Amino acid sequence: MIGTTTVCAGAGGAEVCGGCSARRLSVCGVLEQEGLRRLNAAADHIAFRAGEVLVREGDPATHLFNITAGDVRVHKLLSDGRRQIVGFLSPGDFLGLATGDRYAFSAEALGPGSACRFRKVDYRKILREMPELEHALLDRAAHELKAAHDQMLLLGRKTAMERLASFLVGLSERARRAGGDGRLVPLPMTRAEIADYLGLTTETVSRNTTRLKTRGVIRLLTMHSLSIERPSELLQLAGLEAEAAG
Amino acid sequence: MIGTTTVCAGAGGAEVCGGCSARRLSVCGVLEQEGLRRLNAAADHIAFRAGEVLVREGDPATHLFNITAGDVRVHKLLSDGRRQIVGFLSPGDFLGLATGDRYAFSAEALGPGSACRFRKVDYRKILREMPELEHALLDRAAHELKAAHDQMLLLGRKTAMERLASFLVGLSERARRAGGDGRLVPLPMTRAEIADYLGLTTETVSRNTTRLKTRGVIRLLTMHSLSIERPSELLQLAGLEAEAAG
DNA sequence: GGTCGCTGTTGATGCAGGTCAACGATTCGG
DNA sequence: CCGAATCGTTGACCTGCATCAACAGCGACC
Repeated sequence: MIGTTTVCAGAGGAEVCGGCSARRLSVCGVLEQEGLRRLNAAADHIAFRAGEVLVREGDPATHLFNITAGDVRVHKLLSDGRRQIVGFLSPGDFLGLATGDRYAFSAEALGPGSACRFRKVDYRKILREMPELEHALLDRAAHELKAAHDQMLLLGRKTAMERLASFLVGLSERARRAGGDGRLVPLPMTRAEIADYLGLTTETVSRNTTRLKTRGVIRLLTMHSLSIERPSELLQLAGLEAEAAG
Repeated sequence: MIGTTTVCAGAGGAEVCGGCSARRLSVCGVLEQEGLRRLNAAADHIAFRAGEVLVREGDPATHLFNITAGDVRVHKLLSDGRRQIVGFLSPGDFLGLATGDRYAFSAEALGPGSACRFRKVDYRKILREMPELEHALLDRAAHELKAAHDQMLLLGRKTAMERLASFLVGLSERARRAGGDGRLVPLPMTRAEIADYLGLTTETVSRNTTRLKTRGVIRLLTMHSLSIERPSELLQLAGLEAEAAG
């Protein structure tokens, strides 16, 4: 089902989790020794390469994932090919919360990475035995739902520039959570992916990026990383802050 | 905090839940006698009138609600007044899942109705004691998240006609779940509210409604209810079904 | 039952962002 | 290091929906 995905061979036992850099960002971060050990016993540790498909929209929903390294794109398609990206996942994020019998979305790796993969039936059983994990997952779901509402506001009511600025603010916050200073922002996705996340076209994303660059709000370092030069102005453009001078 | 909300005076004890028509649609539907009794002990049974505010965006998030009668609008605002409605709630729906320290949305009654209101701290405690309730809530959150993803696809990538058709399909499904046949669809909200839910203007909603009417896909019964005359054509217009003849 | 205010409809016009097209920059395999 | 393929940028033009405007229908409340 997962195609070329490799299951890591070695490494059984709790020391895998002990050395996991994503743990402090993950739902499993709430577990103690014994809980971690049991969760880990149910996990396949998989590695994936750029472009690899983790989940395909419409397939039976058999697995859940906890991303431990790399970035993942989650998207939905219309029959004529129009695409909406509903989220970008990074280490610590959980994939499969919004899942019924079949996946309602596809998930594809932006670059190389890794994840803990669980069979859904196993995970269900574990949840029943570990209420603190279920509690953490509900917290996570609440955050995702809030983020989804924010994204609805963005897609339904914001202008192209407001969308792009909001997106960059979000990336910056994520970078800070991952340990950065929030000024240096990695852009692991392409312009087309940004466009499909913001409900725009690549051309519109490109034009507005150029405008931000020209105004000195951001500076492009490489094609896949930028620096935020005027954070307050960016916040204002995102429609997230009361009026301020420009 | 809730202003004019009235707390129902009489009726303590489990028979309140026993007679609750929303129970089979609610998270509390998973509870047995004893659980219901304890949940009910923590609930204020409130009644609300048309236009009444249940939750105000930005206020401290002190309460959670289970809607037992009537319809509720959930929305977010930008500082200049642009509004995005992120959902319409009906009996059985839970209000407050996506809540941190402060409400990130406002909730307002479309018409008269009622709800069970819980103090958040109480509800948290109850959840810890009743894992089956937490489990039901997680299920609910997963469904809401899936619905949110569908709405993102709608707002980001669908045309005005596709949005309206999708909306009507959704209302029809909800009507069926509530016990109707799915052809007769109540429209408890105004055109402006539909527009703010679909990321459109009232004019565009009106024009496309007229088009559906003219094509014989729907028939307006009153201003606030309609009948779906050609369900398959509506599904097709919503972009939810492969091509079919029109 | 009249009239006032609000909701909804329809028409005319404008514009933000989409589409189409060309070209420059980056990446990657060999 | 080279060349092909992909990705990103920029420009010209177009269109779907927003905006602006006028009016019609409906309901609420004297």
